[in-house]
Amino acid sequence: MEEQTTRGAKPAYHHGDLRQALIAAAEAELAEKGVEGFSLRGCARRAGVSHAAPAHHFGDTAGLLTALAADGYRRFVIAMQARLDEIADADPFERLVAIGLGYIDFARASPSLFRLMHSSFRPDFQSADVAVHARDAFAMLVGCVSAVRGEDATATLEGLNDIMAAWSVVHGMSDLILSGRTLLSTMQRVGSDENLRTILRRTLPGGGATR
Amino acid sequence: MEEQTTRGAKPAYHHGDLRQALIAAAEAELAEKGVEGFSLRGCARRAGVSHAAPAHHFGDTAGLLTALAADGYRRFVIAMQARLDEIADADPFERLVAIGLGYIDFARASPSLFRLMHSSFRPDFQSADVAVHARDAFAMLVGCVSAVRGEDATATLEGLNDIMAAWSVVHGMSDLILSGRTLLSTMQRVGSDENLRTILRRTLPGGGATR
DNA sequence: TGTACATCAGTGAACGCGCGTTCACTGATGTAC
DNA sequence: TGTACATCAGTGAACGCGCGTTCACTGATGTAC
Repeated sequence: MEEQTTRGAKPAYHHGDLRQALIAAAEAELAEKGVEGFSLRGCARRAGVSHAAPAHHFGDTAGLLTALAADGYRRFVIAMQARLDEIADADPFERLVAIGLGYIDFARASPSLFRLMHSSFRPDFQSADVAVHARDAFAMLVGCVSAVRGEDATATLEGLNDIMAAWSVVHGMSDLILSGRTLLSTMQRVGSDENLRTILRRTLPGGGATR
Repeated sequence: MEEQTTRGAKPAYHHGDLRQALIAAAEAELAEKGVEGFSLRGCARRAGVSHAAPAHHFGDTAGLLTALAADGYRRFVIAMQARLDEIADADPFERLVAIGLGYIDFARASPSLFRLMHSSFRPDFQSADVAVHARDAFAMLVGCVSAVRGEDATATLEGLNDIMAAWSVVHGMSDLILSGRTLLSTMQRVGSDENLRTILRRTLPGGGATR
């Protein structure tokens, strides 16, 4: 309220940066209401603007959700990269384990965003913004599996199967943790970071008794 | 239209069996609109009754979705059992593979129901109807993993980890197949029934190079 | 077997609500001269 | 530097719609006597 003439980078024209503010609002809205209860008016309310304002930037609900999903994929890649940066270790298999942990990190940190990205059909996944980051994420997986195998994993059926297996394990783990139904309540210790690493080491292709 | 006085088992009172008809309508509604667009009025329309009729049987939307989820879990167990019955083989590991394939069968046959059961918070999962069948499903998993290990899998951390690993692989595979995003489009052969079996044999705990 | 009554499944009109969308507008920012 | 104009982000009233819920009702089924 004090600083009307901010000396900051942002030019502070009409709103400041409504586009970004609306994406943040949409994430909060999604977290609170779920995809089921998500509404454009709710996002506008949250961002403190009139309900007709979002249309200016995103057209409609699908447009806003698409922008949000794109941002999600961007951060998804960052989460996996963060786990990679953490290990000096260049062992290919450990790198595969690392991105798996990053995948789970992201799901835990942004559950509703994760669900939007993987289980909704409202965002437009063909949009360039989404596709570019989604491709990056997929490329990390393929790269790590390829390194473990010592060949381009997409070139052979066995390689593709390793990709599918690795992705399934990590994705399934994330999704089960988020839904938190039957099991996890009675076995919290299973969900600890260190134990998840143990499971991944035993289960991801190229690990376990195979090594 | 012909047979007014059916000689069938069902007494055909006011509607016949509206409760069951509404559950079937709800499944169709869910398949077409998704959880996001699901409405009680839509179900009533589909079942050919007035929009206030469902309240009589289910109270509200959550009630109907709960009944639907309960029916889903019942059929989920049946799908896994069907794969078990298919193999004369009593090899514990092959039985674990079999219920995994049944799990995927169900997801593929009833995608929106699968999503309702695993990724929604609208049904009441504490309800006895749901809980009893969900417990059955979980018991099948625990039973198969225990048989592979030759001990009660819930008794040790390693056993719990095997449960988590097995569940994650199969669940992740199902969910990835349903969302059908990036990968599967370019590698359909990966999704064939026979190939999924190959992946499971390599990935489930107690299989692959471990054996 | 027959009559009287209670129960309860399903109807249809009415309500208030939040939604997305449209549209004429306001007023600040950016640009041309 | 100063004036005139175009652009465009955001406003707020208005609309029609489908939703869930309520409520007095109808009429068939089931039960008591």
